[in-house]
Amino acid sequence: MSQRGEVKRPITLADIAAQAGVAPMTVSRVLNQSGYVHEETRERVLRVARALNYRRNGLARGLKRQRTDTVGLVLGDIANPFAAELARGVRERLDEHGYTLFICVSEHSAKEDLAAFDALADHRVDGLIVATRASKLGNDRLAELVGMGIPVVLVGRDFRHEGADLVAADNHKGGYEATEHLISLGHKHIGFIGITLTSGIGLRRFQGYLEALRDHGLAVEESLIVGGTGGTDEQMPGYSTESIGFEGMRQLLKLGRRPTAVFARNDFTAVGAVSAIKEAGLRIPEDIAIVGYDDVPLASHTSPPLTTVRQPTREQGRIAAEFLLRRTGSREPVPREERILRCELVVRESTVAR
Amino acid sequence: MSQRGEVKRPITLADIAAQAGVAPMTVSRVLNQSGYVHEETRERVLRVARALNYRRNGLARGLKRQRTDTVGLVLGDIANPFAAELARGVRERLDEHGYTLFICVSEHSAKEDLAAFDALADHRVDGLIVATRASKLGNDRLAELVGMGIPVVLVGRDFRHEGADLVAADNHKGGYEATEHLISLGHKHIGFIGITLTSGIGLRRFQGYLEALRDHGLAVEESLIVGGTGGTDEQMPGYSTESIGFEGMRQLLKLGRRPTAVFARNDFTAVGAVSAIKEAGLRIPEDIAIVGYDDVPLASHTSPPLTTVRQPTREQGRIAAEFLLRRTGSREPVPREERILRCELVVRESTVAR
DNA sequence: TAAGACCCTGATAACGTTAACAGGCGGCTT
DNA sequence: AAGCCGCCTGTTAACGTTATCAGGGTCTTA
Repeated sequence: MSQRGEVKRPITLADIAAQAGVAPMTVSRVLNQSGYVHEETRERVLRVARALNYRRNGLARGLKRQRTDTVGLVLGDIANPFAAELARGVRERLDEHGYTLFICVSEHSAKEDLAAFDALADHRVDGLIVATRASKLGNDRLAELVGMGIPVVLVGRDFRHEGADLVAADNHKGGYEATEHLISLGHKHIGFIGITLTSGIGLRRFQGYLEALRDHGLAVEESLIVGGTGGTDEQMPGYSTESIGFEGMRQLLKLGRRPTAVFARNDFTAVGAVSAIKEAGLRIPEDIAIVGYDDVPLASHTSPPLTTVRQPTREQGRIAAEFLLRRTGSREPVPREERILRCELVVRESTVAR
Repeated sequence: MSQRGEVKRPITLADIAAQAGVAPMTVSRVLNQSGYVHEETRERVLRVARALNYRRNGLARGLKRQRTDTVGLVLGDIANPFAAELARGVRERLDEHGYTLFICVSEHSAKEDLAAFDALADHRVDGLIVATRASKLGNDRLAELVGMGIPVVLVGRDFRHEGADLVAADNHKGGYEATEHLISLGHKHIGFIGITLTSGIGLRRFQGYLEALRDHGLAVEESLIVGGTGGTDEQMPGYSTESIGFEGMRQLLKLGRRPTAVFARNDFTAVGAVSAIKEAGLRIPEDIAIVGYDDVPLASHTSPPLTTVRQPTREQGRIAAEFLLRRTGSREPVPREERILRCELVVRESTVAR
């Protein structure tokens, strides 16, 4: 009855061709601006295409052309400024070259990582930028994809592969400098909040912390090291957050001899720690000094403003994109590149009273 | 010479078929677990497939099947917790139904919005969830896509279309309640920070503010309304940030009669305002009370903890996904649905001293 | 013994696009 | 006059997959 609705078949090149009185190939030429087409024909085709509301089929196109002008970006988490800035940097470069960016989120789960890799690979993205936490499963699958000839760039990932480029910030050095900064202010009991054993990045910062202590002849006190550990390969813990900082700091404050300074694994953790310190009625930096990491926008608006370590995030995205373009651009195998960027200590009032 | 590298042709069903001594169709049946296949054959095929490291071609598959099991999510911005939670909610539901989510970011630019819509539509996603700020260009293009039969769900978008479902939070009411809360505390001079004319969401919150003032017989003082205005259709301003809150509050503090309370358009803006208030040596909430919006994780860790309005973000994502599944699931036209979710005032110490 | 149901496999023809080739026309050069 | 080049268009055959139909075998049931 009301079943008037014949199934709306999408418009194809052939439909346009028929209506414009040309061959499909001519329509293709018009739409892709390739090869010669008489001006008059061109206009007629365009008119028909617009009238029919034509939308090209990227699947068929990609299948035939063996490329999709598409790049996949896999993020572990979307909520943090790092991810956003990274994506921005990537897009900035890719746009210039006509690539579209598809982002997949894995929520810091190795299984979801695989799913994202697979989905993007299946849909034949021309390249893959991966900025999730490393895991055995993930690394293996990535190696497979690299083996299949898919260009892969790793960002801040604790995994090296001979066929994939790598961009990262020097988290080790950053952690070292943050800690050294506290030492230079005279601190001798320096805590660390946010230790995780599964996160490459957090681990590096922690190692920088350890090395700085060692280099300056300070003892490592295990009780001063707290934070969300644990997490299996299957289910990794999320990005270190305010609550981890808050709980971690509370734990440190309970100690007989509490630290006079704390290095938090990232700014959110630091903010949580600040909150706990205030709750205890202590002053920053007089009673306890604190350093964060990442220099998120928020960091300069806490009270007191947060001393932190800035990493060139957008730049990492740009470079990742460039590494990728290098690979998509050539049929020859491309030699592997690796770039480790410097971090920069930003001193604010959470360590040095104004 | 060293030109040994014959181009690595990707493995296809036909390759597997040849090596396993069956027809491609049989391989397809094995890999998709559809139809009958003898157990022995199945195992042989699977063995060969694994040995050759087969990866199916989603383009060809999608082309033939006329669906990709893929959904596109367009976000204006990736950095804020709203986007993250929304995406989480969407994924939560889509995963259950075997859909993959591809996210595109438009950086709050109408032009990029179009690019994202087009890219996703071209790649034949089975549906589209759009959570960017509304714009003339964007709305028109969306209408086009809806017309072509692509399922579209709008989230928190100030645009209605008869063919697209809508999910949103009741920002008007939220703004109203936030303001009413301040009024009930006795405030008579209430400022608003973060006014924008291009953002539907911000505008609604603002309207709620205005209405609450009016309903309680308070005058609207234009000098108390500040924040990042401007932005054309082409280039919209970004998410309201700490700096807008900071600058806005500074402006308010300069007034002869400064407000005793402030409603900030979102939590980040509120945090910036808090920072400015402290800089001026004033106390919160004694000198100036402040309400934010969104209840980001940070909000409970500022000092003082922030009174704010919580919106059920993940829930919006879930519902959006469900609306979409309703459409992808049926060939018949589906009646439009719209769901406006309640917001909830969360009172903390930035308005009421402990 | 026929009919039917179930199991297993293969051939064929699309899905919508474009690379590659082919051909025709007109004008310019030698 | 022959040859060539630039312009314009069309035909054909893929790209890799799966829906559909078709066929053959075995087993059960009436």
